[in-house]
Amino acid sequence: MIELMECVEKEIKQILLNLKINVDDVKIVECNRPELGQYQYNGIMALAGKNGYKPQDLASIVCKKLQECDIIKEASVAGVGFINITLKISAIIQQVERTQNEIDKLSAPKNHKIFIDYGGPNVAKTLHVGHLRSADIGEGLKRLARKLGYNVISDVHFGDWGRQMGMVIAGIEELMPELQFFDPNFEGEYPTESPVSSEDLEKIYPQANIKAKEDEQFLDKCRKITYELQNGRRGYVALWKLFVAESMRPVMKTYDFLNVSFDLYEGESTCNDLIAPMVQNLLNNGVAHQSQGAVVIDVGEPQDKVEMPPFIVLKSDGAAMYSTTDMATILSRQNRFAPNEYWYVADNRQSLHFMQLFRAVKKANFVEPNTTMIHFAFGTMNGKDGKPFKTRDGGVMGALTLIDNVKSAIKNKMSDSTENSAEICDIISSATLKFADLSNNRETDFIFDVDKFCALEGKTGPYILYTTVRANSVLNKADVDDVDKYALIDIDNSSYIDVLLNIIKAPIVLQKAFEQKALNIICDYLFVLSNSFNNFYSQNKILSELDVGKKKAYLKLCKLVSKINTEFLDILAIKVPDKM
RNA sequence: GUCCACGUAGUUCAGAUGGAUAGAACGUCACCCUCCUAAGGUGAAUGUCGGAGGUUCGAAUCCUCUCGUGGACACCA
Repeated sequence: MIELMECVEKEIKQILLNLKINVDDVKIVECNRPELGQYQYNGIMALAGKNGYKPQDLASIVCKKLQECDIIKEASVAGVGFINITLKISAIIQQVERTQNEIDKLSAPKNHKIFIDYGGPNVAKTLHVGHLRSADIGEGLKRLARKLGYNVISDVHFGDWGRQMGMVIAGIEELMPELQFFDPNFEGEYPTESPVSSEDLEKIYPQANIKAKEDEQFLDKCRKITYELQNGRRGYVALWKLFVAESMRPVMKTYDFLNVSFDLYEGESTCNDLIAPMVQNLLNNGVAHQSQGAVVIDVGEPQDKVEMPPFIVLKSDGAAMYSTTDMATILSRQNRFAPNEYWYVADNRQSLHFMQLFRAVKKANFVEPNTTMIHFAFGTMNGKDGKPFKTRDGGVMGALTLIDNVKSAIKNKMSDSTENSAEICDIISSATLKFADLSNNRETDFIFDVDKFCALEGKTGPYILYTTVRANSVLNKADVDDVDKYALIDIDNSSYIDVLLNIIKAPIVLQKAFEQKALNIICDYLFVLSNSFNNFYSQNKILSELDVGKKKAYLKLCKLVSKINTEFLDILAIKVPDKM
């Protein structure tokens, strides 16, 4: 991947082969003891015994040979046979100059289509902190895949169908039974304004939900309304359209703040027309069958350790549920896009559902057998008690509340005199939240700590932005327009070399992040690179440097760091402000 | 009950394919702005990697057992 490292690896391999030692894969890694070298090779210990050498002896033979290589400044043996390698500065500089080329090579267009489904906001429910994860991770994965040349299509997949819609309609009817939407005999034009606001909806739905749990009759009514809505009852459809649109307004505002956008803004309802024929087909060709009044597909496989419950295509009351719409949605996507891969970003409690869904659509031949289907599960955000995060008054914390918390923390820190301060405050707030969310990207649950999400110092979004803005500020003050042509030169300056060594890692980071679908790898890298730059910055004067060659090299360094930071932040959907 | 995931400084988290003295950040303490953005830099202290065995030159990482936490287990999403 990185030509410079490959050169060293080839060199080591050749030396070993000359000693009649067979080895398939030589890998050098960053040295974990920087005072001893920049890179290390750990393979000697395993090879020595098999080939009749003492590890230290073999290591020193290899080192002696490596010493002759023209890109290596020093190679030495340490401990039981570790080889530590320090490269010549000139070789590092050459590699920095190849780096953009290597990134371009990685980004070459690939004839490979990926469909990604993330966000998943629900109508009539306010976005909570968990929705931020799906949005941030999904958006990041989408951009990462695009950066690497994949053709990616994204869909927000609104939760706008299913029983909750029946509940909302029933809830509205409780409050305003006189509305024309509920009159089955009404034949005129329905109003075009939603009778309820998004704030109303956020109250109506939970109330209806509670009532349905206590009142069997009301629950039946919700079921009936859901069924009638799905079968096109005029008044319900008209009302549903209005409150769905109303409900989406605050959601879109939040996505806008997070710099998240989609190619398709479809919902569970989009595929409604496909459901009836789909179910009929599944029954006709024997993929699905009736069971306890419902239509199901058996998705168990012989290797399952436990019996897998059947996949429900249609509930016993005939209504569609999320599994129905998910399946029909794939049919629709397949007809229009036929992607090579399907990605779903949803929390890990839905793992079983997706496993069933993937098996069901393959069994039904909706997708090719070799279509990759992945559920990117993420952990839930828990409170300090290890249980799903609640606010002090017991509710789930809304995304907007969290956003407001961050904004006010930033505002306090900013000087009032800054121009466009509101806009800059938004950019920094968004970066703060997103970086905090993405830097612990493991699929495990994690403790949600408001203070940590609002932190402005240390390994945070503002730190990376600050570094970038700082480098840009130096470049602006230097007031030159051909920095790209400036040459890096051989300067014996450890903070300068550290930055260069970090720059050449960029392509490897992209590749590794994509392979593992792990955005925290990008966050880590941004922090390490920024940290090395800040160290360099504090130890060297750039603008007042008298040696012209050095000054140009330092300016070039600023430019490179700024460029990588900006590009990698863009993968995370984080913008860089002009100043802060 | 069955299956899955996880357990790493006071706290929140990194540690893919086994490597040297287990890393950051926050918090604590001590330094650094007449000078390019101090939202910054440097240094110090802090750990039986949940526990017990095993595999090997070498284990936070692989295997077995055990304790603890969270989640899922057909008509909610």
